[in-house]
Amino acid sequence: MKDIARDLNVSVVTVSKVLRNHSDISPETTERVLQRIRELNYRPNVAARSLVTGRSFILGLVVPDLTHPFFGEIAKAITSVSRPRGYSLVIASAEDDPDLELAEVEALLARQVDAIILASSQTSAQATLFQRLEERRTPIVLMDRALSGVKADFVGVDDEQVGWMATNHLIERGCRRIAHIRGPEISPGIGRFLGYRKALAQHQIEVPLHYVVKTPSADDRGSESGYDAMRELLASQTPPDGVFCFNDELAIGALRAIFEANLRVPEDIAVIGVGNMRQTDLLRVPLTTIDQSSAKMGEQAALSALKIIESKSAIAPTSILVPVRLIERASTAR
Amino acid sequence: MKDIARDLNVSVVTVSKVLRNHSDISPETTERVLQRIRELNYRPNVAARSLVTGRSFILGLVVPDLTHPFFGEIAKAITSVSRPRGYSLVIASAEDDPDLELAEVEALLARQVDAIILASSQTSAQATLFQRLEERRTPIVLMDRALSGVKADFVGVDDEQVGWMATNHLIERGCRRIAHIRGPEISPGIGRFLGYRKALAQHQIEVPLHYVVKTPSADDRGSESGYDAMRELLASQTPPDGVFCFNDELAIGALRAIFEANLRVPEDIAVIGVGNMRQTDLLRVPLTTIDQSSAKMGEQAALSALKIIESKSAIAPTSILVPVRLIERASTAR
DNA sequence: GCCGTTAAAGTAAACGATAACTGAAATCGA
DNA sequence: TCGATTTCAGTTATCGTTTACTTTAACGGC
Repeated sequence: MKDIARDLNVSVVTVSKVLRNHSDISPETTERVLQRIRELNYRPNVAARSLVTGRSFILGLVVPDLTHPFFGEIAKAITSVSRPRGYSLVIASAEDDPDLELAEVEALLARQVDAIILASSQTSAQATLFQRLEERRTPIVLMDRALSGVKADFVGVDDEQVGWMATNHLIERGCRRIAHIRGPEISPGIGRFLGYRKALAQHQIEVPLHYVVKTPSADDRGSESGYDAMRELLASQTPPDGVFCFNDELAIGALRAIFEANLRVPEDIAVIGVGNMRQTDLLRVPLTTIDQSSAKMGEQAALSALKIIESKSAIAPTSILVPVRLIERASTAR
Repeated sequence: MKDIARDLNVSVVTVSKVLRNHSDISPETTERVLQRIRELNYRPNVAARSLVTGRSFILGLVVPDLTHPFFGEIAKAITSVSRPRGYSLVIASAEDDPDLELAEVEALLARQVDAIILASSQTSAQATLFQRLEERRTPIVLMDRALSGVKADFVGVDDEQVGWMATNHLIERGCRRIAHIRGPEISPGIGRFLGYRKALAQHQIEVPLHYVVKTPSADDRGSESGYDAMRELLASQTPPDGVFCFNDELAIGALRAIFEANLRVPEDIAVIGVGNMRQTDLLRVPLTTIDQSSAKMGEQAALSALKIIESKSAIAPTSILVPVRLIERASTAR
């Protein structure tokens, strides 16, 4: 910047103003400065800018597991919104470990990210974490997994609706003995379970208690969990004729267990998942699923974050729910 | 830092030295400072530190497609190495678009990342890009896809070996009319193709020219491409009895085409892919594939990058090849 | 008892930008 | 024609660290 200013016989402030197209500068000067900037291929030093503005132009994203395409898509969608506005994205993978998650958030705070987008692994809000965020006045947007008792923006889907929609679909397809392979005790798991019960109640369908199976892990080892859960269900006196799985991973495992038992899908048992994972349409029996439009979630999360950053005054936290849609494939086609 | 210094009646420099455990400070003072740091939950301002040291403690990663679990795993592996050493990871998804890739690299440079890890979409080194890197003296590590004529560290697999291994496996399983569904004209695509030819030559197997099929896209729309390519192969006078696909996506598409033609895998046609994608073991016919240990690749890339950053003097670029292994499943079990 | 050495801490400048003022010339309205 | 605006540019201080150098005091050897 100094060089440019010297070359053009102006002050560095003038150059700085041009850079941020401040209104104070005449068109001619602006053009001269821009010209020289181009010639020298000059880029402002982000660190210096950060230091004085107190902003880093970095968004932090903490996800439970980057390997999962769902979160990959979200990350991609976030950058597609934030990059054009000059924000970079720092990603941290928390490996579904609340302690690691806390550490990663701390690291992001030390880096003075302008906002944090968090798909939390925590079952409940960790006090220290949100206290820190409060101190630093760092905006936070919760994604996918809501945290009770946290006043922060949230972007996700209506999980109760998801559960209801899936269960209802099975009922429409004639299933009556509908089981549910549950997800973890975080908001999506709870919401989908509630939706499941609601749909059953609406149709006055009663199912035995053991039709709801808990699983230890829904992501990393999701397919194994689903397999185990389904075996448990198949072992019961009257096996279900329809299974609503918390997500596609579990559903894939469930399918495997069903095939091993020499049962047919969907004739003997219909299966539905959630997430519209890649390749679920290429399975032996393509899987009916509910798509959460992860791209839209990512975009919304980024927009929320930027909105908070750019508004000086505090604004009341909002909750954005993106639409879901059912994708019907062979696993429920009966 | 000022506060701490004032509270303890020392200078900020002393605090700064403690922070970087400089030898100049007595144990007692060190302890007092650390104590106060803990009490105040103080974290150094990264921007200020960057400004004066010229380092950002950020690694940049540019991948062609974050959605692809392969790159998700790599990103995760990189953070697992870099985070403990105080480096954050900024991720950019280039959408397989060379221009976007260039723009993303520029953005990372403006952010003064300490090193860039690049899985390039480019078919050949783009002059301007590497000139920029040269000017800025920003170290770069190439991943997965080597770029000819670029003097930079490289981490990947021996793609010729991959191609050879896959083809050889098909030959061992009794295939003689072996086709290859090619990947793009970048180093992995070329290497695997060469390996394919080498294996055929070694066994004096000749195949018609049209047994090698090019595809427009191997990732995003990989499954469709594989499907189309396989249909083309099936339409020939003497269809192949074995197909080596550039990656698992293509292989999945190929499988679909084969099933649609009412042929059996592996009895009529054996299929092998590369990448060990999640869920390929859950397909109608589980897919034999070659695993590239993406986690190891990511770790190595991070280690290379950190090594270059931390060594003052320039070191000669090295090439690190991580081992591959064949995972045999039903699609070639004959 | 003097001087050189070492240990521990401090001083001042710099990193590269921006923010909040201030100043000078040009323009304008009555 | 004169004061009031407006337009455009410059001055100065500051952001929170680190770096290179300096200071001070204590110590030890001869």
